[in-house]
Amino acid sequence: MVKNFEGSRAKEVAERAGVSRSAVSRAFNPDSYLDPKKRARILKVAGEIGYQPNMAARAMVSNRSHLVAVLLPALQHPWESQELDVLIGELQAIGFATLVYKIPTADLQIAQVSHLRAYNPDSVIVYSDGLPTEGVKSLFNRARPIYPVYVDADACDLASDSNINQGFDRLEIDQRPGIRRAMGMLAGSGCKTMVWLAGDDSTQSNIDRQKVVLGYAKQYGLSVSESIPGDYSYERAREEICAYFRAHPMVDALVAANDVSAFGAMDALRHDLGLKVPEDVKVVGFDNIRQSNWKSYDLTTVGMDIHQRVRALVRLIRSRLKEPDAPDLYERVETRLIVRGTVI
Amino acid sequence: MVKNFEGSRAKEVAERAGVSRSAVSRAFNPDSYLDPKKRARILKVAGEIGYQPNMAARAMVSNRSHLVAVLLPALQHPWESQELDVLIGELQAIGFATLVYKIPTADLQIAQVSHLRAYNPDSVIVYSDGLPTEGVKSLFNRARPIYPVYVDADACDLASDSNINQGFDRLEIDQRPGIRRAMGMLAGSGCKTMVWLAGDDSTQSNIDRQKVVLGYAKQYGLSVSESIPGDYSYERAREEICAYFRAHPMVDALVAANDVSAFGAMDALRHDLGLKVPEDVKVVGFDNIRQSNWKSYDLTTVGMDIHQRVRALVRLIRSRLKEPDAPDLYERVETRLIVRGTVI
DNA sequence: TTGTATGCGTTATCAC
DNA sequence: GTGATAACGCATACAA
Repeated sequence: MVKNFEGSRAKEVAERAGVSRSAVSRAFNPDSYLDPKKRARILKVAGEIGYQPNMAARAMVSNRSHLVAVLLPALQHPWESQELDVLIGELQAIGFATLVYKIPTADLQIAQVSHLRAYNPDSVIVYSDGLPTEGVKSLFNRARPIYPVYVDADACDLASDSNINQGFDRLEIDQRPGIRRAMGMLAGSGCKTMVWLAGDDSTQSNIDRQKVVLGYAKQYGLSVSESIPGDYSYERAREEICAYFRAHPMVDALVAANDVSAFGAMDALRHDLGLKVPEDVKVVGFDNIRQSNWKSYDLTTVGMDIHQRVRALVRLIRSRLKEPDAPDLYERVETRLIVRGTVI
Repeated sequence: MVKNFEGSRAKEVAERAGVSRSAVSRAFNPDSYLDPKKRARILKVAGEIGYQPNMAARAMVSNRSHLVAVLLPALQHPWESQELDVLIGELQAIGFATLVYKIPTADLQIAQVSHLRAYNPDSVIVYSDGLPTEGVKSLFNRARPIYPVYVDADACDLASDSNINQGFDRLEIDQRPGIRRAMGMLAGSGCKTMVWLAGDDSTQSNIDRQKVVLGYAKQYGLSVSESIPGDYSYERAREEICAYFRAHPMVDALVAANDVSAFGAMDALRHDLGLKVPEDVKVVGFDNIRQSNWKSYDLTTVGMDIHQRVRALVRLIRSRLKEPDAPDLYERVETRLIVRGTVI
């Protein structure tokens, strides 16, 4: 048989502590009955010889892997990595390990990541946008995926809507407060003509942001001609803005689908086109990544409280594990406007 | 007994394909003997009913978890997240899942992450700096940790040195080529007085970078007075540079321990102190993160080929798994200078 | 409250 | 090349 690996000594703890192996097991499961003094002794012995219950064995018998999978389009994007940073910290604090998978938005090859299924995670958070729902579900045995989704109606509408019981739990993001304030601010500082720099148009997040932005822009009397295509990247934003502003010099407000493309736009305006931000053109982004606070950009942006988001996600995970058969769960968070130097 | 979870159907595949369960197992292990036609039939059936061998069971008996753990000080740092992005992609392409743990540099509470041990990863990459070696080792049963380390001597020196057989494998980074070129370039463009903006001084990477930078600076005739304290962060860099340059206006070259603090320094110089970069002060950073290419910074920096690094790490992982008892392994990569607009 | 016995799903061993 | 069978380390139902 395969040689025992050095770290597995369930019965060694039992022998040293003078108890049965089941007592050792119980010592590590807070819900089990065990004499507190005996538990303390066992844990002490375990600590001394560095014993930890093997997670694979534990997962097999209890059907709990203590693994949370996170599906991201790309880890190097500042927003994703900044949320993941907080999320991983919270999860490991409550005893979960995080399995990170990179699944580029547009071209998920389910087969390429099918082994994710083999790890049987307790929960999954899907940041990758534009993935086929059924494809994602086929990646998991028990875990019900959690999706961040944008909503632009009230909670009561949703609850009575087709949105319930789609087979996944949701972190619902109400974008309206932040966007409304942004549009109001642009209009209030005298902007007349606004343009929307889009994100990847295969993503729902781009569609939803655009819809709400254009709606409030109209409401505040901003003239919006057309949308500039983009893909959330700095490089594409810079190129597109160069081309667009050479043809449309009268635009005096720009709203970008994320902060990174707002930076690309600002660099195009300032360094390629010789325009001043915010004097000539005011700029608003989305996400409130840390870089938005860097003085060279100092970007006004629509963002969320990342800790609030993560706490909501963790609540969703724990609730779902407690009640695997409950109907779709959801938590709601709101955006707000973080005012910095790009709208005066 | 615990209810079987829906996705575990080892024998179901066997029955449908008309073979034994051993055959199913062999079908999924390329090294096992099995009639190719039979294997194909089994894999086809498995695909149809969405069967994947359960990793927990597999790990228990084969002592291979197909898990790679990565220990990072913080995920939101651009450099870490950009390398992790590539690393995760490569690992999942060869059938490994990545377990990401956040372990802040200075204050590892081993107890807080001791459950990492329970997952029994096949390999571990330690980016967190300044962690006690013994503490890290105690987190793993079989895996031998891989550390990125800086070297400033030749390979032959190292091999005969005490560096061998310390119980961990190494990605050795020779910083000299990039740093030498950077110092040569600063001296060549007429700089006289250079200053070093340090990173977190509890980290080995800061100590090593500083040593090599100051060595080459001296060699190229640059006058280096003292070091400015820092912690790799934008905010601290900006503060410290403001204070320092108000007291030392004659400095005409600045080398920062990483790109992010170089950005903080540049913003201090330009926006707080009214100096011009590169006309008044030339700036060099470390890491070559994507943000260094953003036009507002356009930073000259000492970096590495991230794909080359990741390939080397993957080679280390695979070699170690093939020969668990081999002496310390190492791979070597070099830095180079990426010249952009901050040194003319 | 505690110990004993069983089974989780897979791979490795050993006969065939 | 193939199938039966014994582990792997643990949690739990059940008996005590």
